[in-house]
Amino acid sequence: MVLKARVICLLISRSKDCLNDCGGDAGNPIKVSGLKNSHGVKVNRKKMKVDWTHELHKKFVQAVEQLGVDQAIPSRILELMKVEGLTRHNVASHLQKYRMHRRHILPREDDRRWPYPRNPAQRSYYPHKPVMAYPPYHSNQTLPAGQVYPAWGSPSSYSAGVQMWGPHCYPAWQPTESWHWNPYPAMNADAWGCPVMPPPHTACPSFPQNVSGFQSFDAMHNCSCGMPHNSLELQQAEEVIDEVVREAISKPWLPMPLGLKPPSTDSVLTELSKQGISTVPPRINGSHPR
DNA sequence: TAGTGAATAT
DNA sequence: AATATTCACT
Repeated sequence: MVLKARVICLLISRSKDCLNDCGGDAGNPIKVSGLKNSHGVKVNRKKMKVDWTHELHKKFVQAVEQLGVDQAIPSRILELMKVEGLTRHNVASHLQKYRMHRRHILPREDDRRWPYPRNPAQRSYYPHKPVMAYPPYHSNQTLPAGQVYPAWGSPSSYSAGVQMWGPHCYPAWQPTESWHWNPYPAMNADAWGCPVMPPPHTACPSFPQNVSGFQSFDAMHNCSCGMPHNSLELQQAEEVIDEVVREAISKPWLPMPLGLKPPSTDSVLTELSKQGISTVPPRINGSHPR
């Protein structure tokens, strides 16, 4: 089967993409094509130009996530990636683009924080800056121990095997409602700005949030994600949603989760009146528990 | 002096 | 547009 696919690939094209996709060992999709080593890094020329393939980028993101953005500097990323031929400069360049992309995703939050203070002591002023976006208040408020908010995703960062980011991926007009929330961020390790964590036991995340298409390249091609496949998954999905809703209700002084805007006073009053509640107690200003 | 992030060049 | 190179800075 694999052999057949490889033969077809060779017949159709000698292009890099095909070689990459049809490779020998299943674990490493990046194949040697003449000048490149097994990671897609050219090794035989003086001027090396790194081809940041899907796999290579995934390694990069994993390294960044492992280090944490705060500690993710080129030399450390390079160490963790363990890719022959890759230089610190290559990583730095890629890291630059990576950060720019993240700033594009998180303009408000990141505008306040970037660039990093160069002094390491100052850097620690921004501890644990998340790799991926969280609702704004999550980044600077302490969460209860063990509480994990789902990460924000976005429409597929990879399309048909082609890296897609920047304005094509996140058009300015795109409403936040169309962004999708992924409780299993690991599945998007190959996407810009997405955190990488060990995947859950299920091979494929199957939460309702994925229905609208926020799936990684891998997810799109390797499994048929969509609606929960069974009642257990459905229950898990509901639990996650319930938890976020509970949090929003129990702490009304916090901004709405998931980037949602609070309902207008009028709509709230309308809804209350529908439910037979016609009188609303006056607001006690500034007296919420913290 | 080495390493960094950002700016600039290719 | 993606990546390399340069530069100012710590």
